[in-house]
Amino acid sequence: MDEQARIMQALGGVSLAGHSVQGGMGLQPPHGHDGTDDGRKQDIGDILHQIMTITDQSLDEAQAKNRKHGLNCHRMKPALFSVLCEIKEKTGLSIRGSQEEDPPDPQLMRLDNMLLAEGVSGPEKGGGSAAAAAAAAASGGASDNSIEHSDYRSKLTQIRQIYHTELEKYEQVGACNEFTTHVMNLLREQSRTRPISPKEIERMVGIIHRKFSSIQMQLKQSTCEAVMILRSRFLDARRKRRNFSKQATEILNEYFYSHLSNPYPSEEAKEELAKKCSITVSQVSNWFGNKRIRYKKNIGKFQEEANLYAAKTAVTAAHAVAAAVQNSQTNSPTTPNSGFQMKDEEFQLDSAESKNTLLTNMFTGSSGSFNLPNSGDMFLSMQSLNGDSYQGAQVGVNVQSQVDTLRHVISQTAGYSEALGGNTMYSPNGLNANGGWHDAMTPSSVISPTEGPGSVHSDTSN
DNA sequence: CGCAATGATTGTTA
DNA sequence: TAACAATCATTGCG
Repeated sequence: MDEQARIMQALGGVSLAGHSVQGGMGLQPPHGHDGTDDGRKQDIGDILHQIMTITDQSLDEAQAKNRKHGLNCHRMKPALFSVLCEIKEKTGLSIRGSQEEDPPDPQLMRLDNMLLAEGVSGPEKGGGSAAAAAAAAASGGASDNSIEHSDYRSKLTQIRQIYHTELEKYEQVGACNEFTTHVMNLLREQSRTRPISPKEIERMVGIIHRKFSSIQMQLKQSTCEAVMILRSRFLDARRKRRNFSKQATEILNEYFYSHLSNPYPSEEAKEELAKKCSITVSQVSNWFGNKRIRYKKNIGKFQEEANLYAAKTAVTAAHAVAAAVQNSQTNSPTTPNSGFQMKDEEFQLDSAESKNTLLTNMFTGSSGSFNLPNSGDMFLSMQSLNGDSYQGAQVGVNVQSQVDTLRHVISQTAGYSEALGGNTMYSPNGLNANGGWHDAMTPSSVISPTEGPGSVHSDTSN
């Protein structure tokens, strides 16, 4: 087989190249014998050469030309051709009729829509990236993680470019038309020698177009797949988890610990928190879900944090109260320990970090029991020890704890240091023995931790 | 690099 | 259907 192919190729080479010796040599044995043999071989090569020349050229150009000419000039030719065409048409139609219909193709439409939505097939640059950003935002991705977005966009642009360059090849202006005209020319050429009706040419063009559009569809499909993979890789929030900003965590924690008895923010509260933290509502829900479960699992671990945030809210509240007091009663100038004077610049929420730790130390320092891995029961019993100030603590414990903190802060500010018992415990007062929170006792409609402290609880601390 | 923290997802439950 | 519980996957720190 191999040998034969080589021979054929060699012969072809002879015919095409005219007088290539290669062909002759190809038939020779690998190693020539003697001079006498050589002459004979040469003759054979010549003969072969002549034969090939005759078949390929002489016959084609002379003989065939004559015949063709004869046929073309035959008076019956047009009639014969038309009849043949008609027959062909009929059989062709019956054969191809089934696959003739050209549906709108919902698949293609879907792909187009998808590509448009992903910003791949849309208008250039601006629109594309905007659409990509929109798609990214719509996919549930948190928000403005510019780094991964730019990464995503650059990858998307790559896909986009490949898609467009590929598409251009097959688009109307490109190879499709070129190929079509080529085929049409070929067919027209052939129509002189064999019966080809214009309709048939038309149909052929249709077939070509369909082929090209199917290629286009494949291109679109694979582009869609690429985009999908890209999206799943880059926009899967789980893969690209980002920690919330410190501020956001602060806000969430403040809410959590100031509503510790019932840490279930309402829908509105969630929305508000989401807005404040510039995260989504579902992220807020996630956060609270995680927080609740993790807090409950290991209360001891969170105790310090609880104290810190309780103190923080207390500071905030105290600030508000102090401001109110200062505004209403301009007397009572400087209290003995003016280090905790409620000055605006000193108790600015964010810059109060050192103050907060100070307060925390104040609270935690006096009793090491804060860091005990206590259970909810423990806290409840401790709470009961406090006596009257927690009597009937059925009302929103969150508010109460806050007020309580506030009271302590104020009393300390005023120089009273008697109240540092276990009652500054910022414990899951609402946590029942089962480890679950009580039923919502306070409507968690309050969003900011600076809820009016004075209006809630009236007790007699001093 | 190991590990704890943490945001998200998934499956279950009331 | 929201909350819970378990788990995954990533981040960030020592």
